[in-house]
Amino acid sequence: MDWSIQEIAKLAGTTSRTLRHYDDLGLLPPSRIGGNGYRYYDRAALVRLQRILLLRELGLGLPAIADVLAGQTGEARALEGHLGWLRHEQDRLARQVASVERTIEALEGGEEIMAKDMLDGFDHTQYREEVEERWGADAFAAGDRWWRGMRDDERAAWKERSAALGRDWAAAAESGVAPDSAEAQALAKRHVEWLTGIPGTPAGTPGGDVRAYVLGLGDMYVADPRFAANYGGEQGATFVRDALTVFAEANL
Amino acid sequence: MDWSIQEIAKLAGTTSRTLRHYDDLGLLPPSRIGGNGYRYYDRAALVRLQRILLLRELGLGLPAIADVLAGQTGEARALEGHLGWLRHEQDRLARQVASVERTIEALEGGEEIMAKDMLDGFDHTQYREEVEERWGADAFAAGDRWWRGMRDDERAAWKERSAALGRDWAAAAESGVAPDSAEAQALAKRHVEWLTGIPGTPAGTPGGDVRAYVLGLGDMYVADPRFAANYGGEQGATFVRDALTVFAEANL
DNA sequence: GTAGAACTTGACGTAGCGTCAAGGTCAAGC
DNA sequence: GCTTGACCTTGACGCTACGTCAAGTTCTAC
Repeated sequence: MDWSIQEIAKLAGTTSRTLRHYDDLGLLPPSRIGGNGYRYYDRAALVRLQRILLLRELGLGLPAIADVLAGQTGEARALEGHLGWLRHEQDRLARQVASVERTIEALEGGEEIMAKDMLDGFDHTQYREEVEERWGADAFAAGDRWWRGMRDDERAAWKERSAALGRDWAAAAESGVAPDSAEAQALAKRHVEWLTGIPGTPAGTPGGDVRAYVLGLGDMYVADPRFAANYGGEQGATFVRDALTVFAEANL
Repeated sequence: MDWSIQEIAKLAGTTSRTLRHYDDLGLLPPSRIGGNGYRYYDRAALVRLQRILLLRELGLGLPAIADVLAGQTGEARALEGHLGWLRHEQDRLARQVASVERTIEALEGGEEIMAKDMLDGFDHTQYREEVEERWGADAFAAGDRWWRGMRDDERAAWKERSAALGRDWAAAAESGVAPDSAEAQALAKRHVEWLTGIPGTPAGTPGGDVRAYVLGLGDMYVADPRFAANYGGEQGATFVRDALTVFAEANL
């Protein structure tokens, strides 16, 4: 007593294409092949198919299912391994959801409000995209809360400090000193200390990877004209990057 | 001022292969192509690339990213649409995790305990695989708790009721009446009422899809010899299925 | 005998690149 | 001017689990 490929597909709730696929993989050969080439399946094949479909619904890949059916791997072991992967996926998804949510929030609510704060030279909100691109919407949100939480005079002081740093960098770059000179390295030290004052960045977060952050920043200064403008243009930014690189490799 | 494909790949933290891929897709054409065919990228391209990589990290597909960059779709709108899909994925994963967990539990703990209950003709625990395959480990666990929670006399009564149903079905099948006859339909009604007594099944769960469940059961009776044996073999099972199908379509 | 349903194998498409393969180009050193 | 090695190019296959034609053969029913 056996069934045609369509019949068994309906019985098991799948398609004939799937059955041919499983045959191609050697996962479920037909119990009999007619002289006309037709595939026929018996009850044993149906039971096997149902196990396959069960495991597949649980998310196992076909090779893993093949191992289980071949007795190579215990069903429970295979499922536990799979469970680990599922949990990783859950974590990844949860992080991604949070990230997307924060990004939407920043896009919808934050942008106009922040735009009002954009004054002259330095305004960190100008760089939302860059910050999020490199260190996540988290970092931006933290930095933004910090910025908006300041009093006006505090903000002004911070801006002046930032602008002074930029001016000093530009001057040093123009003076022709080397990026590894004592003067440039002193500026680099000041720069890193300045960064440490910004919450949400690795430099402003205990345990953050300051070294990688600083190295990344250098590249960003060079790559983006809006940053570069703060340091005397592309040449200035290149100088800053080189000096930061030397500093980071020596001290971080 | 521009960069070679390797240089910009390093700056943005990706690979040259990816950049060629984006070029092929028209997502990020190089800003300049040398006479030798080499691709060169400027700062505008770098900024565009960084937006692409940001959106990609958030999980958007490349076509969706292309829409956003082309101004076809607002960034926030695209991300909100994406968020919906992410949440669906989360739900799906959560269900799958729960399902896998229950299956492992049943595999590890339950099996031997249940085996002791297997007596003569009908024992639902005999059908763990089938039950789980079709209605999930949930259903089996609920059914198993119910079964094990009964007193011995209750279990015996249930078995007798089940056996009587099986005998009556077999007799009806052998008598030659039609599946849509009043006699067969009365049996079908009894059968569905009997099913309603089993918690964990759709029939035993308020709001469950009884109709689909009953139709699926019919096929299973025919497909599986262990079930079929309860109803007078394959012919009996076929009769049961046909009668149940008629009943379900008319009354459920 | 013939139409229509069911079956066969073969092959492309899917998402986003990784990874050879085969060959041209460039900068540096001899 | 030649070699070496690094970097560049355009194909094209591979991966997951099939869906979806396409073209041809076989079965079933009238």
